[in-house]
Amino acid sequence: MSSETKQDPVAQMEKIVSLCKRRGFIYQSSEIYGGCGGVWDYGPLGAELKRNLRDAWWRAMMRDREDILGLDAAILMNPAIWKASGHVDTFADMMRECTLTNKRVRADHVEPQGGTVMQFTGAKSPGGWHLNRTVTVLMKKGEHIESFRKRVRALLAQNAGDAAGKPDEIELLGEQKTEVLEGSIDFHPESGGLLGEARPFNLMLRTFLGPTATEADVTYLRPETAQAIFAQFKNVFDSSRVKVPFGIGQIGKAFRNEVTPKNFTFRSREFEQMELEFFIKPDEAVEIISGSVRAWSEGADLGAPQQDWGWEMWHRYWVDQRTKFYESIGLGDVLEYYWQNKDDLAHYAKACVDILCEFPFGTEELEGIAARGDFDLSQHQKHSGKSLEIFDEELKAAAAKLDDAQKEALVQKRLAAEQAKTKGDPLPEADVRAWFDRLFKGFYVPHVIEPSAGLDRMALAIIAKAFDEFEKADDKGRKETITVLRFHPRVAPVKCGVFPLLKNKPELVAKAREVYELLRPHMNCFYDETASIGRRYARQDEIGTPFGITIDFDTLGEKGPDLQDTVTLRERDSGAQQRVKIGDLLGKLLPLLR
RNA sequence: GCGGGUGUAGCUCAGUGGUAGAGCGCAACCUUGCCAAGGUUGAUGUCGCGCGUUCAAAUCGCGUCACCCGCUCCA
Repeated sequence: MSSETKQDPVAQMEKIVSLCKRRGFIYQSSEIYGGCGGVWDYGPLGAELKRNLRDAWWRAMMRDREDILGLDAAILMNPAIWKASGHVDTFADMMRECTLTNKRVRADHVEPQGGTVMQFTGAKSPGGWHLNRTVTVLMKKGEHIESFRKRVRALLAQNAGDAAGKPDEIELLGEQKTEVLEGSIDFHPESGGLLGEARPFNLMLRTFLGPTATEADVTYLRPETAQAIFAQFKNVFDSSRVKVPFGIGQIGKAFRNEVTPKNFTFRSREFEQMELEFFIKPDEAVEIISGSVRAWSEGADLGAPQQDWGWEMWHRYWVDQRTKFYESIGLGDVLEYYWQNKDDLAHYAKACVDILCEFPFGTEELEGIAARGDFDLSQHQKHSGKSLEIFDEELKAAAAKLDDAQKEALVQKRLAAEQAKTKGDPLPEADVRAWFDRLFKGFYVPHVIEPSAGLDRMALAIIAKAFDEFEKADDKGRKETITVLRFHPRVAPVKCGVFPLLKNKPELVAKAREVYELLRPHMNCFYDETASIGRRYARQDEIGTPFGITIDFDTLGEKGPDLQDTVTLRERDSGAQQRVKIGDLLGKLLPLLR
């Protein structure tokens, strides 16, 4: 977005949504049937854009490195996986809703409270707004009746939006005291409104696997792609001759029954993730092999991984790598970082960084990079009963050189760390010693760094960043709004437009088709011979095509042999034109698209 | 799920009970010419969907669906 287009975020998003539909980037799912909540379809250009992003990720993570392997796992899995991962529990809380404010609380998180139960048969305001249902609210102990009424009016006004008008003008109807309660868990802790029945809010999409549809056949569409990587970790390790540290990456669909899908494709119920699980040695193993673990300090060199890196350096390394990736697709200058503090973190997580991006509706998360220790693999080891330890030859050899005092020092260091933990219970000493026994023999469950990115969010970020709109006056001084998508050439859905200057001259058309056929095997091109040349440029600008090629009479040799077989190459953002020999086109364009 | 708002041509919108509209876009043709150019011609709608009120509904009522904004999720 350029500065001149910054304005009302809702209007800005509406323009983007409208352009996406009009030009075939993104459509509402099932539109002819009235749509389908929280689900979106990608049209021809959207499909190309997503493919380019997927390819860029796959290339940066797999092709350009030697230490990461790909996986393409099924969306359906054994439901036991979701018990082990914690999704069945954390995604299925019982929730209760406040009947006054409609705020939701976890049913098991309501503190008992006492007070006087007050009922109103309804409410109305001078503006014509009225509420026709009974509202039950707890007047807390010591709360003055007038300040209580004022509070109820304010809450009603807040919930009704603009329609109810000013809180002071709301008239509460049919006030009645019903009873005095102690230790009730049926009222919202803040508003005091009566809570509705407890209902399960299951964020996972349930389905049935197999021809019968009984409870025994229930499974889920995966809520994230990561768990398949953990579940297949041992297979990949055993079949690929890799050593820790190494990673497994995967791109695929995931599904969540979002309570509030919103912001266009940003929060959808069906979405695509690009996840990497990068497995590293536990810090203790690094210390045994290298003698010490390198500490992170500001400005440390993250260029090339080193043998003495512990989880912290690896975590920083991946934040750096992912930042470089976003820079390479043109999002470098709109990124922000949020380092989760200790209170935000799950008990098993050591650190987590959100990479945020500026959208018209706010700065929101594109990718999370978490250091998750050995939590996931250990959970699957426990639930499946299968060992997910790996054997590390180098570690075994290094450990064999330690004497008993050195080994005991490592154990003591870990025991002290366990005692110092602020979240979760410390691991019992016996378990710590058992873990070190395995470690000294060269066995451990790898730890993991997880960069997890949302593809649909990335596509939306790219579109929102590229969106530019400005006013331009034509010859008659009539103002027109011009829209340009300033995509990085690497991600642009169409790379090049090819145009004969005029379409009623068969020689021009034939030559243009020739150029089109020359480029087409190497890049997504678009041939257009209709309307004026200016309009054709403008159409391509609007879908973000970075280059345009025009075939004119000079190309045919009308002005002599010097210009024969040269074309006009036009660059989208500057509008600059240059004469290029047809034979030089590929050599000139291809490096700009990689 | 709850409240508020919106829904008319591909897009943006006008149309307050009496024959469905505009601008832009789109398509075709003309133009030796490079940034939404000019001219001519043309196509496009169960007025989100359903039920009701009425002689008559895009318009009024009820229901329903989707989207937007708020209730905080974290890809």
